[in-house]
Amino acid sequence: MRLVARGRGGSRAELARLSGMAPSSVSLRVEELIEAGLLREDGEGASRGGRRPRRLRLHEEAGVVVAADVGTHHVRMSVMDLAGRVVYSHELPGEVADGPEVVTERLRQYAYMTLDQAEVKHLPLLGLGVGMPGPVDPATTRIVAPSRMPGWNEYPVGERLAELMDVRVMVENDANLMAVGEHRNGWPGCENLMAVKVGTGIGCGIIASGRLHRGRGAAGDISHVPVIADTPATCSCGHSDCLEAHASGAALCRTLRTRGFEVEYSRQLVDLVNDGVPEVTTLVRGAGRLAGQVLTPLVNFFNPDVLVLGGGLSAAEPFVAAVRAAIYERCLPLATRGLEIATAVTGRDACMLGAGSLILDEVLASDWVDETLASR
Amino acid sequence: MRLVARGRGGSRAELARLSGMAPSSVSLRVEELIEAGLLREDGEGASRGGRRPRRLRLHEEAGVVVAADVGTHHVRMSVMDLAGRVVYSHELPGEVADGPEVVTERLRQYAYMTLDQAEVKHLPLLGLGVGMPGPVDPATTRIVAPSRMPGWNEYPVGERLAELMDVRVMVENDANLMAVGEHRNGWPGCENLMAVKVGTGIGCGIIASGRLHRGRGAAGDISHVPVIADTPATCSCGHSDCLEAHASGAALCRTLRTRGFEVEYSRQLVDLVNDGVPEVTTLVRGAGRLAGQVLTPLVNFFNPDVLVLGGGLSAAEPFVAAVRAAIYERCLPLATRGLEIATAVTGRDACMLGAGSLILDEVLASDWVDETLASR
DNA sequence: CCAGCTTCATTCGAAATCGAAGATAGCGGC
DNA sequence: GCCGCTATCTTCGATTTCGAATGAAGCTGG
Repeated sequence: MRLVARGRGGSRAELARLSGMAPSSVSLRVEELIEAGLLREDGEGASRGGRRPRRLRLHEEAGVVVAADVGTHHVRMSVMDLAGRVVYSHELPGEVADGPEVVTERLRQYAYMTLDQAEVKHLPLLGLGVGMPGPVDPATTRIVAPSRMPGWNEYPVGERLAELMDVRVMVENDANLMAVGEHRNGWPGCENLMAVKVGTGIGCGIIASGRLHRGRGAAGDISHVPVIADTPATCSCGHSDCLEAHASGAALCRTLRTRGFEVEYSRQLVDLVNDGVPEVTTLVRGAGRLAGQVLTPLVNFFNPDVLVLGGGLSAAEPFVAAVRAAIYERCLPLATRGLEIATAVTGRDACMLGAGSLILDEVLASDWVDETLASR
Repeated sequence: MRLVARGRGGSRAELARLSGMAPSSVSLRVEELIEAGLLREDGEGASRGGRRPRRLRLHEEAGVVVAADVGTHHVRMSVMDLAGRVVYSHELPGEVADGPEVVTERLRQYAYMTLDQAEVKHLPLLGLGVGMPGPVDPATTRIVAPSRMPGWNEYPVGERLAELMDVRVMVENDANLMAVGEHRNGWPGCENLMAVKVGTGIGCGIIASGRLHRGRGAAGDISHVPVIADTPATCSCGHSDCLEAHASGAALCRTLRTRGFEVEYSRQLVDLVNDGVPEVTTLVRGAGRLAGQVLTPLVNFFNPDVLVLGGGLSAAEPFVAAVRAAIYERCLPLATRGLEIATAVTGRDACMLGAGSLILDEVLASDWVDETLASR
């Protein structure tokens, strides 16, 4: 099931190769799963010189999951089928600063609303995946020590939502989800990937050996690395000259407001850059240079196949160019040889798609599969 | 076999738990392996409230491997049994700068000499694991772009040794091996570990999710990260103010020689520190501070359970103290919470033990096991 | 000292898995 | 259009693995 879900096992023969099981055993299992309504055949694939494979896919009527990306000022939400295909998706308003009680209740309402609009009320809801703009302890699904989320510390988002909606819930940091989303949807076969999200805040998700690297739960924090900047700035963490205090969307907006611009959101920054306002472009390019300065040692150290740039600021071409330049200038040839530096293939959907992928993994590894098999 | 070799499966019941197989199946397999002379029973373990487990271990007469740690100025070599226990070990002279032809031939002679002295000539030699002080392409077992190993670029060490000695050969970078050695021998159960080796050069090995992280082959390079230092220094890589140009044993020795000290090796540096020579102590402490400065963002990013300090300079207490101080001062609480910073548990043997572990993994995963089983 | 509990290891019939051979099906060259 | 090649999928007997029950051995506490 997992292999088919990840799009890696498209036929019985391929499943046999990937799983290491005998073709005969795979056929038997697949037969069972088809009878239980979990898998279905989906026409024939291209021949590789012999008989054409009979493509397999997860049955889209078997159930759905809801994936949500909670941003600082909005919520992006979608319904996905078991294969991770987006059935319906939209963006809704909502400030994360409204606090945990309000936001969890809002998520519940949004979820049912989204299911309604997706016209899948007759299918079982198997799980909910949520991305949050702050550190999440994967063990407890609690938010820990968030910098831009007052009132959220130690709040058990996952448990609350599971109670409210009576479904399996997965909660994860948004940068981590972006990494997962890009890895699954944009870079098949890539083993090691870094995804840097520069929006209101700055975060980084890490895929090591094809799996999300969480470390002790806080991995990927790059926002409080000291940078060499022209002007001093104090960060919310108490230290001075953190990357986040200089190069985040929030920091840039703050700077521009002192100069008389009316900017509130990162998106407005990008608009100003696209309008060709020189002062803003210079500022954004500077932010990119600082981000590159921080990323250089990390790229040398981690030596990824792909570096994905996402989040609001990645839509500004000067920002991306400055990051690229900084990395190619100072990284070792051995580290940049074959390194891809790209903006998010799935754009603003990356986090949401990642949330869907992870909750689908959980659902497909859960008892639900066995129970469904047994009940038919 | 692998589980027993790693010391994780000490009894049939434990193997069943760890492997997920049924106890009965495990018993059958173990019986076979014992009959083939690969495993043996080793008395009884401590009771956990019920019947005492019958301890299992790899049969020490089944074969041996040779593990070598090629340093800049010496070679450390040992004979290990299948369980990774060191049967015999010693340090021999030899400059890596003598070039690849000389060194490979020397390694061959040393290996046979070591086997002789270990008195295991009657046991089959199953593999040779070699650590080199430079980057190794794991796919081809070639040295790539080494900085302190003139003449070694693209030299196929592994292939040459395999030809010369007609055994399976594994070649890996020394810092990577240190990480493996410490992980297997000092930190059981630890998932994520960084091992920093500061000797003549500077390197870092990474264990992610319990496995050696190689990235695209060059992961763990921290030596060419720019640092903020008092005096300028140009590195062999062409950039200025690399960590290696300021804090490596070679760099410190160079500085001290300009000040009239007669120092050639890192070991002499440590002697001077232990003798309480203030000028040297200050220099070494400064090197530690710079290393800490570079490691701080990496610890935030990777968020390991353990940071191991090894290599010659780690024997100097002021160096270690300075690294610790720098990391605790500037790292996020979330990253240092529960972080262990320790000097190598296995000391100067770490790389050699890691080389043994990796070649043993290869041997135990190879056809040799099946062939031995079939032939009895 | 013995009953009750726990853990470790083996036995043996039931069930799952394998693997070799065969059936199915398309490609490509002559 | 036919034959050989390749690849996919299925069939079916042989083998492996499972799992529940059983035996083995030791701890605990009255």
